[in-house]
Amino acid sequence: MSVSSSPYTALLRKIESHIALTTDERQAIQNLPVHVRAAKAGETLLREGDRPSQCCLVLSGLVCRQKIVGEGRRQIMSFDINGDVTDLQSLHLDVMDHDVAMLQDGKVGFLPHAALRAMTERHPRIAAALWRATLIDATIFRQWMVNIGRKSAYARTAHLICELVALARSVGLNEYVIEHRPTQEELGNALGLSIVHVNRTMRALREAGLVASEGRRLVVLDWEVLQSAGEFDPAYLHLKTAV
Amino acid sequence: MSVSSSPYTALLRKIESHIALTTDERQAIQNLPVHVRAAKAGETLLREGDRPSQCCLVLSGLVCRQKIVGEGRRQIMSFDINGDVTDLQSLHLDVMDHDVAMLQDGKVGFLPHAALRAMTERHPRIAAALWRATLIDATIFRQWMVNIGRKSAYARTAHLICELVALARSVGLNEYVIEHRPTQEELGNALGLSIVHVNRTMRALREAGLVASEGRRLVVLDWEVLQSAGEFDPAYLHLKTAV
DNA sequence: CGCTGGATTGACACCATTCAATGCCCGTGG
DNA sequence: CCACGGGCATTGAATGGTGTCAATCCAGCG
Repeated sequence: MSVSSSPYTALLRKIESHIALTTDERQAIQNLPVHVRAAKAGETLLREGDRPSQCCLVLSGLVCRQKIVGEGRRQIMSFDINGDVTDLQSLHLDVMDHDVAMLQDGKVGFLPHAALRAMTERHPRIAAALWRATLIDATIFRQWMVNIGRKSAYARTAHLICELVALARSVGLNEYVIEHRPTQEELGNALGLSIVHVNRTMRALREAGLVASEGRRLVVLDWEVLQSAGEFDPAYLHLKTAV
Repeated sequence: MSVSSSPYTALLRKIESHIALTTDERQAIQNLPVHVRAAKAGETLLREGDRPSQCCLVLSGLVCRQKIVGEGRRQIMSFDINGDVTDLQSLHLDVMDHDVAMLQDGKVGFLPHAALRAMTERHPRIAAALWRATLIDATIFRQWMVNIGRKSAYARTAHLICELVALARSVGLNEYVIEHRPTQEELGNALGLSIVHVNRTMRALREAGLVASEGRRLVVLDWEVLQSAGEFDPAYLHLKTAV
């Protein structure tokens, strides 16, 4: 439950969820320079068009990747939590195609591209693990496309809740709970729904006895039924541990 | 225009669109074992849950990645053409999270994972180029999420047409034309729309003078207006050449 | 205590789906 | 040469899921 004080703990756990590391490799990661700072909700860390020279590691709080489109509309493409590197892609793609923004206060660490590149060249297994992490990102994007394109508001909301719970559990939480859920507006911007309809849908989920709301805590009451309502199968997350 | 006879030509062009290759590296790619075969429209090359031991390179025809969801509904997540490796991800993710299917007759080449892995270990620059290719895949998935989640049927159809034209042009076609377009049903399954509404939307695009249809050929009549209708900015494709 | 961000609700409009037919092109077989 | 069938495109009508607009409510907080 407690968030680790060292930025390396989060990063190591993330990478070790992909491969087992040798002592040498662990050391290489812990030798990475990292600049940690606090960031407040609403802050935009990276903007579409930027050419970052470092990668952004989430240490606490809630971060999202999003695109702004037209008149204030936006699409959120991922929620990133403790241990996620939000823009690993910037290591190989110079220009950002989307924003990275803080949704809730937290801490982020910045890892210089130069140091990361040097490490990946000397440690191809770590490079492969990072590559794998970006591939899992892509599987999640694909899943979201399916949800947004082909499922009802009810099903896709249920699916997103399942995903957030599964990911939170995979980094250490034990309960079927989302401790600091996104706002309904943020959920809408992730699900391709209006805020009003997210509200209606959440109410339906509550009335069906699948979830309960306690302020910013969202509690899953019936994990099995919620999964089937969202047609959720965690295989696409490629987690080592069962959900 | 003419499709190359050698499977290596397509693959080399693809990789060389990311990095300049040394003679040594070119040779390594041309030494890859590849098994070419014809595949007919409707054939499913890979299925969700499969554990492939080779990657699939498109040589001709039209291929898609898709997920089946619930009662016969499906979401197409990409259209793949000459030179695309549809499942590069399977090099690092053992289980397929989606299907790969032929939409139009063509040829595909299969590259064994073992040979690819051996090559990437000895040629880290090629590994980086392939990694980059998967990252661009992800940028396209993100863009599709925005389209499906936040744009009108008209705008997202226009956007998809722009993307298909831009990609076809990037691999050698000169005109603003899609030679073998997907069917309207396939477009619908990619856009998150019903076939009927795709039809109405295509009519609207025709009546607005943006495109014209000649059987399976789709001709863009007004590239500028089509782009603005779809809010299309090719930056996310990370093409070296301008559209 | 008033302010602010978020949640909630109702009424209404509309975009897109569904259902159902029809049309068109083209390859195949009699 | 024509009839037939299949796949795809097209169109109309009715339905409905979701968006929009507009209030109101609520809790936390300075």
